Amino acid sequence: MSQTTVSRALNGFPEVSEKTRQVVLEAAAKHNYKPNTRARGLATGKSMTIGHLVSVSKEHEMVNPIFADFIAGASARYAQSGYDLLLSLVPDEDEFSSYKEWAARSAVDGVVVHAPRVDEQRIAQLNDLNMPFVVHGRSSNTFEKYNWVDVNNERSFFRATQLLIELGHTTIGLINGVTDMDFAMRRAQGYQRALKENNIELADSYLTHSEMTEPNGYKNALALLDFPDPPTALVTSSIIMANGIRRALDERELKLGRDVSVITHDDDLSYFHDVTAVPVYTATRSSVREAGRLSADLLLKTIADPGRDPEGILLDAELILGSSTKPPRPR
Amino acid sequence: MSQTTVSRALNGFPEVSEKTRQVVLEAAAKHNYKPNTRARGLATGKSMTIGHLVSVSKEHEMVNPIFADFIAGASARYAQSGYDLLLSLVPDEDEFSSYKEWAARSAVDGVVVHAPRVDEQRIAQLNDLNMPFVVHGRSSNTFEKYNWVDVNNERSFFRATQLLIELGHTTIGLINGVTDMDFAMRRAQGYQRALKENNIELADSYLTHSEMTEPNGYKNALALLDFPDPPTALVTSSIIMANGIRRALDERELKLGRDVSVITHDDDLSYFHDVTAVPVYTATRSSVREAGRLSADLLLKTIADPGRDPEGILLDAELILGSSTKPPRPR
DNA sequence: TCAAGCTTTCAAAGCGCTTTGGATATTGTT
DNA sequence: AACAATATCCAAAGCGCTTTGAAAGCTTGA
Repeated sequence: MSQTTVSRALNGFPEVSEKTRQVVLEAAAKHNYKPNTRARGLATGKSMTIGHLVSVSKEHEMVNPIFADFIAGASARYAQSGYDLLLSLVPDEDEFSSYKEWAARSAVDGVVVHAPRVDEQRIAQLNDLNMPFVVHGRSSNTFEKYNWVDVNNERSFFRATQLLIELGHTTIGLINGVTDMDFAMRRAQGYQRALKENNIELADSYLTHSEMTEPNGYKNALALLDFPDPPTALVTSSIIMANGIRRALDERELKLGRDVSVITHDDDLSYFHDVTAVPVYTATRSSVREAGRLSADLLLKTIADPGRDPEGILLDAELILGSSTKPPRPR
Repeated sequence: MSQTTVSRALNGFPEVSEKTRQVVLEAAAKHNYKPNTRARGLATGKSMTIGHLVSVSKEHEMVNPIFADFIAGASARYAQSGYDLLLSLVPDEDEFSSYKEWAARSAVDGVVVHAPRVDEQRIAQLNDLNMPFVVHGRSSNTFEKYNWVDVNNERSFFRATQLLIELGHTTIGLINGVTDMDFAMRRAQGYQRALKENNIELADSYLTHSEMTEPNGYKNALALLDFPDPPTALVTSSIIMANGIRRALDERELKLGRDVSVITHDDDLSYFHDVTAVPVYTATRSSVREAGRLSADLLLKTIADPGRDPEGILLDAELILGSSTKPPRPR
């Protein structure tokens, strides 16, 4: 039987009879035959590979913990469509040269951009390279069209802050991610809008920016708690930081919820996923795994139809009531 | 200039003059030329790609949080040697068929096996496939030769338990990972040996096994604390679980260190990496990122020299004194 | 000046597929 | 029974590299 027939049978072309196709499929299964990835790629001009470039902050060697769950969501979709996932963790200054190299080697058919900044150059650069991509998040100072999947950070942090205000809190801190991250900026905006709309004036120092590690959550919470007028409630951008906050409260002999209310953003990470009736933390929750799935879908669609108009998908984080928020304690 | 010369110049063959090489290199840089990955792979028969297969427990959809840091370590090494990293997250029952598919498609030159079980079939299977691999961890019931990088789990948990005993604790719980994981079994052995050598008898119920999530840490700690004879000290396999333990203590109005001592295994995850003078937790610490680096090195060596004898690298976790361990409180 | 021995370059084959264009087998129609 | 139309299969080219084997260019010594 000729190579042609086999190839057609395997790839589902109509010009091969159902009978021969069955014969071919059986033989392939029997010998565990799978077309060689690279030969097929060479012939078709496609790599059937999606690239994920995760930047590791040079300073702190920090890997964003959400990326594992995001990729878990995306990976499942890729597998369904026969795509592989190429992963590279690079120091942030090398991000673009890595994309360029992938393009030059035509190693990938599309890429996912993680953790976009307020000013994000990669978007224009990728558009220039004519490389299909989707951004997990958005970039406020970018006005080109691009595919993105994001949660409504501004609105959810507005709501979180608003909830605390309605409970009676007036001194509210925000323990946020680093300033140049787009999501962090939007969250700060939501927090500030809620304060403003309720005529609450607070010094800027109630808003802290740092990488979202447990020790930073601890450190920043401790600093705020030691203010002459300490916050009675905290909003934070990550459940990892919330754990640090808990430790800080512990150290000051304060009880979470009773003495200090906390609302955290919850990416629904698998190793923090709680199934008990009342959630531990009141939280703005949005599954990052689901975001991964949606990003993958969007990217695959764009690759399949390159003329497609870029699309934005805005997920709304739910505000989930848990046991970490109560009215402020009378002094 | 002929293709041959360019190829040789780029790949550092000696039969091209230094002058021509410079010309070629400059031209390549100018046009941002990089050899097409797949064409090169087809010609050489190598994929220059390492596969990582991370299994996602079907039951809990849980992604092991340590894998991000492990891969961060490995990825840097791969990049240095010009290798790409292919990542796939699959339900655990599909693990082997994925390896087989990679082999059939010759998509990868080698693979890393994550989270080996006490009875681990993948090792024999990969040996049969003649696929270079290294295991992050070991498998106790496997007697074939294979490359591995592991920490001395038995010894470090022995030492941790021993330390608690020396402080005066006699009722010590172990909040461990799931039973069939090899590392969990070894840790349990170390814990049990310490008890035994000190003639301490404890019911099996002081040893809990579950996936290493924060809620499980909480739940298991709570269960132990509610025993008629509750433990005065806990050892745990993960800093994520340690956070859950802290929450459980919180809820029972107990103070970490003072009321209940805790020693955790600390993989030195980047988002828990603490730099303060006195560590929060007394811990058996071993950098999983370093393990990633070493695994990558070992794998690349094996690929370069397939006749190489399999090697095992045993890392010794340090026992770091922190503030979570004190003598038991008199009742 | 010429042959011998190096160094440098090149044309062509081949890696394992897909795809094109053409050949052959089968069926239906008159 | 002969022919057209259709269904099925196949040989060969080509994807972008590396590698082999051979040719051309250069240097040296007699």
